[in-house]
Amino acid sequence: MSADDANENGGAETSGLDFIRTIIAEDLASGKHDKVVTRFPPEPNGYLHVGHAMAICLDFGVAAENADSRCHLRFDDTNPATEETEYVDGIMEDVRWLGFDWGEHLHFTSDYFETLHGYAVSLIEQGKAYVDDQNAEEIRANQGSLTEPGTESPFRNRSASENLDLFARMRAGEFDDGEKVLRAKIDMAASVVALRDPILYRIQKKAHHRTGDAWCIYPMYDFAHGYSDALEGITHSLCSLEFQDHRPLYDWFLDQVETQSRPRQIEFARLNVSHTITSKRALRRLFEGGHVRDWDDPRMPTLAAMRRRGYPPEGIRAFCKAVGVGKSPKLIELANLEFHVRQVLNKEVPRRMGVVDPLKVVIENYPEDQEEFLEAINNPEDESAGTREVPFSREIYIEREDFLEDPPKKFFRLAPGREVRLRAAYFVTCTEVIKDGAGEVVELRCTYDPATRGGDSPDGRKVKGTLHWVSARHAIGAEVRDYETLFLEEEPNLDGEGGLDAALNPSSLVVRTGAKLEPAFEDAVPGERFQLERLGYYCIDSDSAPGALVLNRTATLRDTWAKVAKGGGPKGDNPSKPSKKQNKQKKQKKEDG
RNA sequence: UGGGGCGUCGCCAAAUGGUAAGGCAGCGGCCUUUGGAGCCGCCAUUUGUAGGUUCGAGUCCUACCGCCCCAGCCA
Repeated sequence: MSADDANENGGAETSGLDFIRTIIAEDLASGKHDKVVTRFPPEPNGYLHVGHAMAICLDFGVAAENADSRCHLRFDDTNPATEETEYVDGIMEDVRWLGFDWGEHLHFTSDYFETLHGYAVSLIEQGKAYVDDQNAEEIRANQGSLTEPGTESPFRNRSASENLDLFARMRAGEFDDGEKVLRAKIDMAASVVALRDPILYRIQKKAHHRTGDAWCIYPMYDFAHGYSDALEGITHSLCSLEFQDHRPLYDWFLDQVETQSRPRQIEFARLNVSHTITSKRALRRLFEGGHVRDWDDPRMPTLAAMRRRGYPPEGIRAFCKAVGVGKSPKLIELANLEFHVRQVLNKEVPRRMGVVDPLKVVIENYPEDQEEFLEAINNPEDESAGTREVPFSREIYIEREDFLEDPPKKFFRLAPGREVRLRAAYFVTCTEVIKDGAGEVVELRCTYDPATRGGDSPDGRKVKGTLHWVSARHAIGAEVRDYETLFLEEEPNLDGEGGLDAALNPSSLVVRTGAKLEPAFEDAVPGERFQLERLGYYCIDSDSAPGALVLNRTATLRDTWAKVAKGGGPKGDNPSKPSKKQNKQKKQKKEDG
């Protein structure tokens, strides 16, 4: 849809659009704007996470959807105490990886320091800002409370010339950190706390990652943000809900000086995903407490971690799109994110075989010195992915959990006397179980049916189970890292009983050092993604070294057997499985309660 | 007890006064050389609650209830 189309009916076609896109469509239709300019404004003091992904998709998405529009990447770098170039680089990499491009429009709030300073001077000249000598505690004490108004600073009514002089001396470095601040003169009795004479500038004698020692006074967010938006010609300044209270302030600043454009702030609910946390403080605790290995530990909710884990950016974008934009608080189930990740991976990623917990199988009627190459389909979802050759020989590995000596009813895998299919290979029948002194199964003996080469029986004999396998002689050893959620609860409480330790999932990382992979993995490089058939999607980790592959499990496959097995107890039957009718009754009961 | 926001299925979400879309999850079935994928079906007599207006209300009005955010010289 274009703005022109919308104009023809005198209004915008907004059905199905979220509230922000509706506002934008209307602004375009009414002629208030002829293009959309948005910005994504991260502070370079940490890594981007899932929550940011949704803001990025919104900011850049809305620009991409409209003609002549654009989205700026602006680093909101007004606090040298916490900001570093390392984060600037990381954030740029993450945004690019997610699939967005800011073109020429890479900006920094620090680029506007001189202009911003000019606006502050103008406020002082107008009598709308003053230098306050109170210290931090005094300012806090005079701020009032949520229900009581604040009290005015004794320095509130200094003359403009005195304020100008003081502010100049602040800039010149004559005062120490915290000795003086510049405040707006608004209303100490405002019910919106943000309006009670907010601080515009504070003294911080610290080097800034871009401006170095040029400044020792730095602007605060509220003062800097709207002006930066105006300076860049931002039309719609999208931010999260917690800034809603600040909107009157955003507008107030813009009202006080002449700017070349008038941006509008619109707030939306930030995105949260179950079983994870995204606060910078919590992320830092995980990292510094050694609970994760790094900022891009695949269990982290950071984009860097998701990249390392193997999440495709298209999947994350699809997820954000599906979740939508609104103002009601969102806590999205992880399953929803995983669905979109799997959906992309299923279509795009080549299949391979690998055994994560190997059990040796000897095929007794297969000649000792023989080997052959069997053709296997690379991706049943994508014919163009072609086929590959997989070596087969007398000794193979199968997954330990694919064999049970005393199988429950619906267990379609290997058991004594039972015949199964080896994927892309042959039917095999288990003839003997070999155990060690402790009674643990250490090896299986099988026979194969040469007539079933490729996996079909000429006599039409059916087999229920298909197992993945790897030829022992040809196998590549690897380390496989299986991940579960970092936290046990949907909404982890790091400060509850037992603290962080109690909130963490003890099996968030399971390392399998003895995995065996088919030789097609020979040339695999870090970042490459595969599906290990019947197990899940995996990505080659950056910890890999030549001859020492490390695989991250991106996501498991949907596993209906796991559900049956779990729900039905050790024998796999589930007599208490509720019928549809019972389900309905259950639901009814719930509603009544 | 100040101010700002939000309440439609387990989780998201559409519906703009005309008789509750869709996705995820779940459940049943079909199909299957991945217990994957795919396909089919089921899953809100009702929108936080109570009143009211209207021929008609998730949408309008009133009152109440619940949840989130705000008292950094952070953003």
